[in-house]
Amino acid sequence: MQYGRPDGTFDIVPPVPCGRKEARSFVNDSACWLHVEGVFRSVCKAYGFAEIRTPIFEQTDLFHRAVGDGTDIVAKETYDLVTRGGDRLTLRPEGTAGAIRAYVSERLWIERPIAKLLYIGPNFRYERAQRGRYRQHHQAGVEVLGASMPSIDAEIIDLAVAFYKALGIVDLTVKVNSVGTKESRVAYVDALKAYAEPLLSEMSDDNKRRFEQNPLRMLDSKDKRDIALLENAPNLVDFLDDESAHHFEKVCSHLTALGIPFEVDHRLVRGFDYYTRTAFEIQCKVLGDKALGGGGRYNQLVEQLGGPATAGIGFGLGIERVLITMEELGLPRPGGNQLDAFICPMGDAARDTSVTIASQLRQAGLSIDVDYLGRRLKAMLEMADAGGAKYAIVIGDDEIASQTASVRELATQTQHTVALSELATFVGK
RNA sequence: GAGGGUGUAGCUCAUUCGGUUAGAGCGUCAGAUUGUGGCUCUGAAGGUAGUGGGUUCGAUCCCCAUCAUCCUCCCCA
Repeated sequence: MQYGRPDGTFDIVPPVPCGRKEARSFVNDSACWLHVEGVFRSVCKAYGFAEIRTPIFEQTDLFHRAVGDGTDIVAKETYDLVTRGGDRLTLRPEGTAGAIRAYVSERLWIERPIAKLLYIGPNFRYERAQRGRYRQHHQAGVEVLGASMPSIDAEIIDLAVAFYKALGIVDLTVKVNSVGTKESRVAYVDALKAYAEPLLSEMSDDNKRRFEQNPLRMLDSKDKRDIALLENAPNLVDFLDDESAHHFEKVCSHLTALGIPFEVDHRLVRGFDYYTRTAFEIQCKVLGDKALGGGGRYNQLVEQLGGPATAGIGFGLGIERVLITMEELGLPRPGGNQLDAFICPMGDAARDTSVTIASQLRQAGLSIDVDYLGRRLKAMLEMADAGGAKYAIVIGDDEIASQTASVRELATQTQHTVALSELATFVGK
């Protein structure tokens, strides 16, 4: 019996050896993941963020509270479980709720007035899998807790753009909007419904349903008739309270000052209920209308989850979508581990000796692999090459007798006889 | 949750209007070269044609089911 992967999951495995024609997709290549995660951490470090790690499951109620009961994600897309003890837990469907829960649990505001957190990890949503949409997907994100200045909103978007640029993804569209406060959103939804109601009979079935369930989503419809009918619909920004409107203006002017091209998208609404004021999304053509990442401000969430009134803003991105985008754009594949040397023992005596030699070189901090198959030298050299080794170290009876090794530099095909005692120095230089 | 496409070797794909023994390229392994790689040549291994059922003298091909996978919509990273 063989077992397949669960629906909507995938394996991340080592990259194929160098020099092979075929290569697996970036999403399945662990070297690609390490690269993206590494770049994310280093960009975040430049912006003063520190890493937080939280459980991949939380109490079910947390997500209902934070993300919103009415959202599809919580209403029907979570992985829920009941423990043997009767606790109701949910695999996290997004990153923010857990991070904020931890912020409150650990009382992080006591240590410093502003917390700048980054996280990387898996999220789970029970939905139909598609390219760029998985049941276990991975997000990297940041949260800033404790301040509400619009410059922070701009800085977060700047960080996001810097991250994509560091990976070589440059053809970005940054969309920003303000969803105001809960109160202004209620007023807007009323106005939107008043506008849409007389047109409803001409709209798609999906939009008729959205009209009842989630009116803001009507604006996202892909149906051409709906788009035309809603062209003159009222805009969210016109319903903003003065402070939110001012905040939004400042965010936009900061972005301009930072040289980040963006467009104001009055129709941008995000999937979670907790957003207030700034909402943004970053897209790349090759992903179509799927977002590369997005985020926004949530000035009530910390309080809602039992903490002190604390302003917050976050950004999250799907790592799979980043990898797909990099591959689509034809960006160079991030390299895997490169060996410093590959040891090619000839004969039993050399195989025994090479165990010790390999260990000594590794303790000297070098990356070393050895042939375990006892094949011909030609095959071993091919292995060395495939492993990306800089040197092949050939050891046979002659070398053992003279306490030396034949060290071949693979790129230049030059070879030196090196005393075993000098081997680490020679290979490491 | 709704609709559609595709399942043949590790990978990319042929083939057969239903007919004996299902092929190729790439990759793998071996040899030419008993200790010197990327090129070349020779050879080998690798398949219950996703699985189960049906129609048929005969099914990889036609039909049904099932599973897997991909795409679109819903929703969303």
